Amino acid sequence: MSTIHPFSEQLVSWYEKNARDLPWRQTNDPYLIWLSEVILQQTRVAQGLPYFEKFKENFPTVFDLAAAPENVLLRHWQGLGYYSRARNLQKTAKIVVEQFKGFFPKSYQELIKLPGIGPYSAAAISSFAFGEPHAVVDGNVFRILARYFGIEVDIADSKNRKIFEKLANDLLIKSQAAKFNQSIMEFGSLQCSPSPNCDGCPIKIGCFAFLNGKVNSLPVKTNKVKILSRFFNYFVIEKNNKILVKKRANKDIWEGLYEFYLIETESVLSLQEILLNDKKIAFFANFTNELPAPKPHQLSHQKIYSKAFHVQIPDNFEFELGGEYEWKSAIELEELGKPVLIGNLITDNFQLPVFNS
DNA sequence: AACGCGGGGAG
DNA sequence: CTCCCAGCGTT
Repeated sequence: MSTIHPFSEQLVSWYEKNARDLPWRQTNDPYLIWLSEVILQQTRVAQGLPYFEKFKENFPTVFDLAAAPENVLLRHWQGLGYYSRARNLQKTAKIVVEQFKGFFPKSYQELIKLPGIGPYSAAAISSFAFGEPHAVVDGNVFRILARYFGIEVDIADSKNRKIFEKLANDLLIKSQAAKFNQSIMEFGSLQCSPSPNCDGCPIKIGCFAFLNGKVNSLPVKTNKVKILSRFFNYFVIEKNNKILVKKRANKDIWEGLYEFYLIETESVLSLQEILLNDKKIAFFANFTNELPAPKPHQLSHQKIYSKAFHVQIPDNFEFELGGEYEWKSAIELEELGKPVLIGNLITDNFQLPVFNS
């Protein structure tokens, strides 16, 4: 069964006339393909593009990436979100260097074993870099196939993924796997977007959703994300022109990124209330000034309400928290990967002496 | 199978 | 506001 479905033919034809000129389409280097695919996971092209250029510039080869300190990688990743991608990026870079002598494995089955490479990325890399016939299934593909072929199952239910994978692989033009995969994703991005441009669509005449007035109800996706509210009280503790920071631990947001001394509470509290249960810095209440409160920070599944305080400890006072806390100068702080919330907090309060030194 | 994980752009 | 983006790893 190697006949080409009209859908596939028209899609590729559309792509050849409408494709954007994106940098990762100008190379067959599996390293750059891989880098771009990881950057683009759950990330819009416009947001990922500058990061791709920056990583390509700073880490031209997989050897450069494998050799970089994790903190440097997280600093470059700052602002892109889903920071486990940056940590897995380096795990895979090291595996490729140490186990494969710097050459990426070529097969889907080998690629998917690497950290940070799942079904989508394995299909993308194996087809784009090596021409292997594996159809990508991402958000675009779910949307296009659900609409065009009238698949009304819940795409949020993982058991339905195989329905789309089967169909996508049946539609795949095996001799042009890379171009077909690029075509379907570009079509989803530019034509069959969440809010689609059906007027200018070249394949609407065959589209189930268009013909049945279901463009706005397909794909079916249940949404059950509940937003957790959290209350972060940050203390920018300064002494001897240095700031106290701590690396965030496992199994919470922003793992591996740096932040200031944090007291998390169950609700919005006053400074006095916050310090009531604190054993370490309550003594310095008289040296503490409240900073303008940062805007609530919205994550996909948490909303962070925060307050910020500046604690100016006199140079001759004894004060050490030890352990996981580190004193950093403004320059050292700049070089650490930080959540956007912390970056904004610094920028918004740039008048602090330590940040001007 | 369900959940946790960022940040931002578009409507 | 809501939706969702070139998804993946953990439990």
